[in-house]
Amino acid sequence: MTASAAPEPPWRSNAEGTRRTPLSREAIVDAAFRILDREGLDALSMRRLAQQLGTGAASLYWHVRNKDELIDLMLERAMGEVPLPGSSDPERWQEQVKDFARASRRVFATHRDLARASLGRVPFGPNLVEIVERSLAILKAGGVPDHIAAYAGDLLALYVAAVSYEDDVAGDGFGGDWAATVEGYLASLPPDRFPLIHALRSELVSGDSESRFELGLDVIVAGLAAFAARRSQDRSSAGA
Amino acid sequence: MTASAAPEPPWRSNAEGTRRTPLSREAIVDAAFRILDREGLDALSMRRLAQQLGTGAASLYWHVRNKDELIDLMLERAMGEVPLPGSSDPERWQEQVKDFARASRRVFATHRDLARASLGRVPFGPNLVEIVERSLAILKAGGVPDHIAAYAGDLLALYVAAVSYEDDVAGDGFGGDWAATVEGYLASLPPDRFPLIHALRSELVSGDSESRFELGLDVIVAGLAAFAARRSQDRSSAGA
DNA sequence: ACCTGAACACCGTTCAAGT
DNA sequence: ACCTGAACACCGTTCAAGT
Repeated sequence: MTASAAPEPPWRSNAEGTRRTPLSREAIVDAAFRILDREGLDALSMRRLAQQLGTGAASLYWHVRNKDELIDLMLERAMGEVPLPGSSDPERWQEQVKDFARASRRVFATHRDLARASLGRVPFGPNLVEIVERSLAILKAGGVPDHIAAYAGDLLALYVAAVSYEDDVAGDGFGGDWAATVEGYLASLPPDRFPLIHALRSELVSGDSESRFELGLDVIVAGLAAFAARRSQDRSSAGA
Repeated sequence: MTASAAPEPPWRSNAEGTRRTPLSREAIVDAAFRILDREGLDALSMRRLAQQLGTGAASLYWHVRNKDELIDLMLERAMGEVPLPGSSDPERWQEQVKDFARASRRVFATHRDLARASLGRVPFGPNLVEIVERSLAILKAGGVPDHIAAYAGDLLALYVAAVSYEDDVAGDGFGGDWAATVEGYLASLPPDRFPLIHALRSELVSGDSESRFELGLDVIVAGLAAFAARRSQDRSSAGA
């Protein structure tokens, strides 16, 4: 049952403290993801990463300018994991936008804390550029005006990253009892001063992150659709 | 012209290294904001903060559980700086929602890096609760259905914080040349493979953060309005 | 009750030196 | 060209001891 003759799988090639592969950007990013995915962003230090690769931290700096650049590299690689949406279909553009946002969220979900690392960065590189091109095609096919379409990608990326961030953090601290704790606090407020909070108390806190994510997606896409509709109205009234 | 007889303004009462005030949560949060506003989140360490207050880091831990709680306290105080919207006016609800988002963004702008510190936290406390109650009133007056209204606050808060985060980061690194650098990269892409990026190249990058913020606000509020319209349609067709 | 110094177990990055 | 050990200047938090 042992397979001592078979080669080690590549993702195990850098067992703690034993380095077989020579250092390279690729190998460093590989190892960084192994730490990130399993232990989260706080565990990802240059020293810990070096240890994982069987070296000292200083060695990493030959291949990578600093930790900031390392995270940019990780982000660029993760962008490559987002499946590109198929060819754009004007009839289904809203669903295509949503599917794409869902796929992005899935990538964030598989790399713990990646969303936190991504916020405030715009990792414009080969992979992101591909994504942007396809997204613009979908939005234009849907009739979203240019200046809105150009910003819609930012808006959706912001939304997906922020929600994913919250998902990561929710997993960390308070278990599932956080919602109950907050709802308890809301329930304790004087109903005469906070009537709406009281009435909507459970809706304010309830719902898995999945359905809350979908709600926001609904709102954003409805907003984009409103602009698309306005444009097509302008068109028909202008006769062009 | 000197005013040596006048008392020191409270915000200067803790000059570096000289402590007049006894330690307290309030004084600690005061000092923390002085560091944050001037030097940003990376400069805000427990040791640096203690030094600002003329003590050692260990002393802070009598008043504050840890750095995490300190940031929660800072956030709660900042929420108190957001001016509450006036009484809700059904005719102007969309503008009221936007004004409120703008006011929140202004608070983030005055406290450097506060947005970064806020992400992933829901600082439910006395000040936030006040804000939530008023926001719900505006949204309900506008006819936004309950389950959407309950999530809309989250969505808007997420958006404002994420944009403010980007504003903070943009101020840090690359000056104003970042947009030009990215646009140059986009321009260098093969036009046949990336026709839309080429066509929208300048729109993708251009615009001050102000007008980009307004665009996203337009989209989100239009989305909320779409749900409000749907509900009023349901109403009139149901005759209730 | 409140504050302190010293210690523990970490960080990112640099730099002279090695091969 | 690539890697290394040691050092610099930091972190958050704890803990026994002081007043």
